[in-house]
Amino acid sequence: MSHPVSTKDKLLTVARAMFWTRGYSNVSVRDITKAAGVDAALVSRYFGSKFGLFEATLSEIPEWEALEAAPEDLLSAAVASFSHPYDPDVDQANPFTMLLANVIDPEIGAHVRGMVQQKLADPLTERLDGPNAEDRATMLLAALFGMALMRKNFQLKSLATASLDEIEAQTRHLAEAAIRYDA
Amino acid sequence: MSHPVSTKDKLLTVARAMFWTRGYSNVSVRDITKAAGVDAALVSRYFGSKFGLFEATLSEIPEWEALEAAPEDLLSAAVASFSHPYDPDVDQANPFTMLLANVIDPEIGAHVRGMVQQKLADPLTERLDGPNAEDRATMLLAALFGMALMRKNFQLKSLATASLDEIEAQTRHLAEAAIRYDA
DNA sequence: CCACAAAGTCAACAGTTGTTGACATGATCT
DNA sequence: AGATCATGTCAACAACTGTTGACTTTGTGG
Repeated sequence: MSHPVSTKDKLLTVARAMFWTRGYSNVSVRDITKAAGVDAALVSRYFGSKFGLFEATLSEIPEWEALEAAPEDLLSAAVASFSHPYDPDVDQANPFTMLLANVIDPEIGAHVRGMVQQKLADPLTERLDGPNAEDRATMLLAALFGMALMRKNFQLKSLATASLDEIEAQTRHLAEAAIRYDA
Repeated sequence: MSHPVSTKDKLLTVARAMFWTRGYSNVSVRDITKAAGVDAALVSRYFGSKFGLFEATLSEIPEWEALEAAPEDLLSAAVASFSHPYDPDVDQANPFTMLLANVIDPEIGAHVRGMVQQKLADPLTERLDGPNAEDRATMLLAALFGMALMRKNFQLKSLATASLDEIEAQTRHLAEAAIRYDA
């Protein structure tokens, strides 16, 4: 490593990986600090609270820009997030898994729901334009999240062994059908 | 009420409603027993443990039969489960929400994953038959769960206000595209 | 009525949770 | 050197977790 990584960065990195895959309330402060090799009290010092640490992992998400772009880029970003089947040793953290893992959380579910609407559905509706833009945006997201869910969360056999090309073809097929929808 | 409901049944009813919507580890034994107006110790007595109580809520799911039926029935069952937008006062418990709320749970995620494969994907693959049956079954499930996710979990605007007919039309559109897939 | 078992109550347990405040250490600046 | 301040350590807190065992109450059969 070029520079000695600061404790704050260590916490952020580990917290992001754990919160985004296991879900906020399934990860304890001590889980994070133990994995980061750091004292548990430092979470409160640097981020105010456990919730503050979680918010910090959300403050800068470079992937959002890709997701706010044209539908075609959103598709690529989505498929890229499927690249690995679930493997606890690999960092699976990406916006899709983060949203899926935290919607039902009692403490931050509402927070996450707002992000989906504002960061994904609303921009996408504007891009799609035309009739039924909002409905088609929703259906497109349903297709992308649906495929992500089948592969990463439910870990269905057919997607576990499929190549990235096959997954992309299937996802694209579903996504295009969504966009094509005409009430 | 015709018959005085037994304590065991009270626990089962409340546990099903809470576990299936909030997720297993987001619900405590005391949450359930307080809502059921029952002592917390009775969970251990009647079901052995918290996990035993959860398993009991899974032991008899009449909805499975509908889900194992032909794709057309699966679609109906899926759409029926979207009938209400999220409302904490209404019992939202159904197999779709149960699976979505519990996949990422550290204690029972694996259990739930197996159910999706065996109770949904495998039977559906057999029904669909033909080429790419397994892929098409997965894509169909992605479409159904995706729409459920958008409405019940993410609570997107366009689905919150949509009529049941509109939701069904959109879901059907996506589902038919999934079945039509040809590698 | 009496004995026995089922049903329910209550307090307590050991473990984990997030968070705090007192303390020690180390570097920086005057 | 001495003061200052960021950084890290440690023990402890109150609240909550699932679960247990001892107890009382209720109901049933002989």
